Amino acid sequence: MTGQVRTVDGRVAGRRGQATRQKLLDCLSEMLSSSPYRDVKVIDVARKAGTSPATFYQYFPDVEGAVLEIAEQMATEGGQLTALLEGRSWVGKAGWTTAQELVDGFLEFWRKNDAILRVVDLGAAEGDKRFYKLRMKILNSVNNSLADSVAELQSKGKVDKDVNPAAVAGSLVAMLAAVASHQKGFQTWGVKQAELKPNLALLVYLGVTGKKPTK
Amino acid sequence: MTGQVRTVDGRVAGRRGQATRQKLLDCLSEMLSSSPYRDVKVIDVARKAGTSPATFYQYFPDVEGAVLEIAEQMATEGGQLTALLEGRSWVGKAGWTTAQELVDGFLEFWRKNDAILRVVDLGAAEGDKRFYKLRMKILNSVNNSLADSVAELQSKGKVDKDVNPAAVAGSLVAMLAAVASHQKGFQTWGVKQAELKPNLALLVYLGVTGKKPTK
DNA sequence: ACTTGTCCTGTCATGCCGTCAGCTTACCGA
DNA sequence: TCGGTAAGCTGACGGCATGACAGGACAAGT
Repeated sequence: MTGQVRTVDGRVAGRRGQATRQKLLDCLSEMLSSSPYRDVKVIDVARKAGTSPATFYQYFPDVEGAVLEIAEQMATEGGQLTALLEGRSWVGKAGWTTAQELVDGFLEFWRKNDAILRVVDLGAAEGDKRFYKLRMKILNSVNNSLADSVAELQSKGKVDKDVNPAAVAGSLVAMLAAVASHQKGFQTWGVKQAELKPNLALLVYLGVTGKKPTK
Repeated sequence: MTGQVRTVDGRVAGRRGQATRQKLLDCLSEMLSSSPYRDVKVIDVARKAGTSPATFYQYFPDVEGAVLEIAEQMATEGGQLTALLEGRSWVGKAGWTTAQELVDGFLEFWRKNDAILRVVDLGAAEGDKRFYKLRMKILNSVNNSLADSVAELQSKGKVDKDVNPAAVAGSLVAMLAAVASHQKGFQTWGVKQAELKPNLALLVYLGVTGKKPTK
């Protein structure tokens, strides 16, 4: 699965090549954090990496191609998000803890990768299948786990029959992602970061179980 | 308040000028629906409008400036969203209807303006204050109404004291916006449009009132 | 030192950006 | 009817990013 890294013209990249390639990715990543996606130019990335634009095009077809690469790396890291839900209970006090830790872990992951996640989100919303699949890959682990939890509670009769587990799980995950993207925005509404988390956890808990948490 | 429309170099625009200006906006709007924001070029917009790039720059400082203009128009229309909540009740069956109609109206508005809203969302997430204010302007009406509703229920003791109305309202609105942006995405999770709405309404109702709806 | 294959860059054609001077068109008062 | 004035538009241009190529620099093994 770890296919050799190749240049655009088909050569296999050696140690040095991979290093510059990675440096370009790092610099691009950094630029995405500091300037609008639309204004990121190949020449700037190359300059920042202490190399020439031609070198950039040796490793990536275009900016978008490089972004996909970064996003791919992040997506595999994002698999860790599954751990936030694996084997967790949604019953009683434990359930409330699960909700809290899910929110915590999710926001943290988003905060760490916000620049690249913004671009992935945009690409997906614009209908680009590659970005779309990537977004799925990141969210799927959390989404599936949540949907399973809801379905299980439903089979035990603890959740109404007419609830669609996938729809609820997807909506909750979308909420987490959206809130994470606009964390700063909440400050203008007079909501502090610390207050936000428990309220988000409450919404998640309510959505999954259908009732108020026992704290 | 209806200040005269002016060109970049300060002249007041007459009938013909305003028509061209509007045509440029319309074409840009259309282009945003059909191609990625990053790839929208001034020259393409101008060609589509049957004019020259120089004309574009007579009315707008750059693409972003024109986008802001379109978004501004949309934001004022978005004031209608307030109507979805004004004077509505969150108690009993009426509450469930309120939730349903809110979801319906919100999704419809987003579907209609998805292209421009994507760009506004990106701009806001990237920290651009102008886009950020615009996003607020659109969401504020809904957000404030929701927050008020929660606060009112809270004062009557129907909602826990430790709930932060602004945080809950903001999160729910963010959820609605996010789900609307990625409506197509839910199909891949096997969720149909028609199934999505009631489940969203359920989450909204749960979030606002803290208990299951009586249908 | 020589060979081999990787790695980088100088350079170039192309195309978009953003600006300006200058031409055309519409309006208006005399 | 006739200028005069301001609005409206565009051709053309310097500047810069893009993307392709060929050839030179470099490291590693012999």
